[in-house]
Amino acid sequence: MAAEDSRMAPGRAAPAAGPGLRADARHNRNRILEVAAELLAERGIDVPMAAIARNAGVGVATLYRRFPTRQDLLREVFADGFAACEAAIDDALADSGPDPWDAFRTAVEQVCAVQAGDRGFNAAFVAAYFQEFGVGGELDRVMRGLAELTRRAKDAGRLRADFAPEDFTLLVMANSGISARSPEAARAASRRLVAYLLDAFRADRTAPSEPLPPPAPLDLYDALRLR
Amino acid sequence: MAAEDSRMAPGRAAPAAGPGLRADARHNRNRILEVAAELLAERGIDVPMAAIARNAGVGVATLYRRFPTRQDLLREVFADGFAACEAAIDDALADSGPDPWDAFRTAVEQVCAVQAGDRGFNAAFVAAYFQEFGVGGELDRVMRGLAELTRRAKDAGRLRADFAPEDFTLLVMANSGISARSPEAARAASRRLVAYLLDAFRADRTAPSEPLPPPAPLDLYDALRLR
DNA sequence: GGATAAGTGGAGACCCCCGTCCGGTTGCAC
DNA sequence: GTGCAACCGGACGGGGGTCTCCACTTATCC
Repeated sequence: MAAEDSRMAPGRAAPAAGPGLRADARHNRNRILEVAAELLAERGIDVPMAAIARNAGVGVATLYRRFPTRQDLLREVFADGFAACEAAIDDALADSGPDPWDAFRTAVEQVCAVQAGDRGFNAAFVAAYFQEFGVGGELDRVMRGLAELTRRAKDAGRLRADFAPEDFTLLVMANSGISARSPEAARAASRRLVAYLLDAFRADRTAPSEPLPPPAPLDLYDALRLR
Repeated sequence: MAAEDSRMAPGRAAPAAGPGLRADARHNRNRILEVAAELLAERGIDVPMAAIARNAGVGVATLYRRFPTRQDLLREVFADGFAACEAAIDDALADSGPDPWDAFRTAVEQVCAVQAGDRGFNAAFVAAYFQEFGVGGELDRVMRGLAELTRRAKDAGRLRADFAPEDFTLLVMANSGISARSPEAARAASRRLVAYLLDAFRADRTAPSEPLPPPAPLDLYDALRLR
């Protein structure tokens, strides 16, 4: 169920690419992608195909005609997120500022922000990590980029020496655990978590650290009426 | 679906408590709990009732006779985990050593270790946080204990001043994101994550920090063949 | 404006899961 | 050993998910 994902030849099972469609069909396709992105971001990766179809104002059959399998739809919807991550990495790699730590920090912050803002993409991102999603390539580039940024930051003595490549995995997974009722709360919580971790990753612990982003109410602490 | 969970009177829907059962029934009940704990820990909270029954060598009906609803089974299976968390907190609260930071750190480490070692309990723990699980009481005590430990550590100037109560939520959720193919890998990864975060929570950043637990191979980094 | 291929949506086949029903089985007291 | 209440497990109803089939509609080309 995860092996033969590499048949990319547009021969037969091609998901009916963008143009070449009739005007109404193209409109429906766009609407589906739009609605799917929204629902997946808010409700997570388990939102049913029927719900997407209903919200897009089309029948299930139309949905499946454009995207033969659920996986195809997800891949297309989440492509933007993966692209955003790649862009963040590329920017950081191109950053030729005096301090490699800045590039490292910014890249980590941006990737984690993309991940935290979208429940569905979050799941896809982690699944891709575990090779359970047909996107390997993009993630590979992201990870290689992070590895290079790591090297630079370490060489400059700004990243602690015992930082391991596996720690990116740790970061991604920890960040994936953040979710809240509202995407805004999740994003805020993720920002604070990432700030804490970046603070722990720094080599020069004596230097004052930047102020933390404020804690987001996680919709639950109040409920626990603890304070 | 979450309101009337307080009917605890053993009048009618009582889940047929321990003794008083026929010998074979009691044996089956224990076997079910044993198998359920194991499967839930390894495969996560979504393991089907039928799988538990099959592995326990009983029919589904027997399972449902002992535990009228899935929730009842989960509650009983995870009771141990919640108890372990409470015990860790109580120990830490009773610790009258010279440095409140030790108690704080140990409590956090132990609770996170319990959480990380069991995929099912992990989910239950987070769900309990969100009040989506009928166990509120235990968690409440845990959180109140952590709040007290926080106060002591802050008063002693060992915990950074901008540490917020919400940061426990952050910690729990971040830790919940850690999962790997094997429970051992997950536990190791969690240890390292918690060490990083505790390092970030400390007030005195100039003091040398303890060495990090070694990174666990997360069964995926190799696959990404990055190094 | 009419022919036609492309497009459409609802019904339903198939599968998996939770929880129940009921006829057969078995531990246990006597 | 025997009787019976307790116990057992497979079959089944209900619900929800993915994906397919097919009779009907509509954009588009001339």
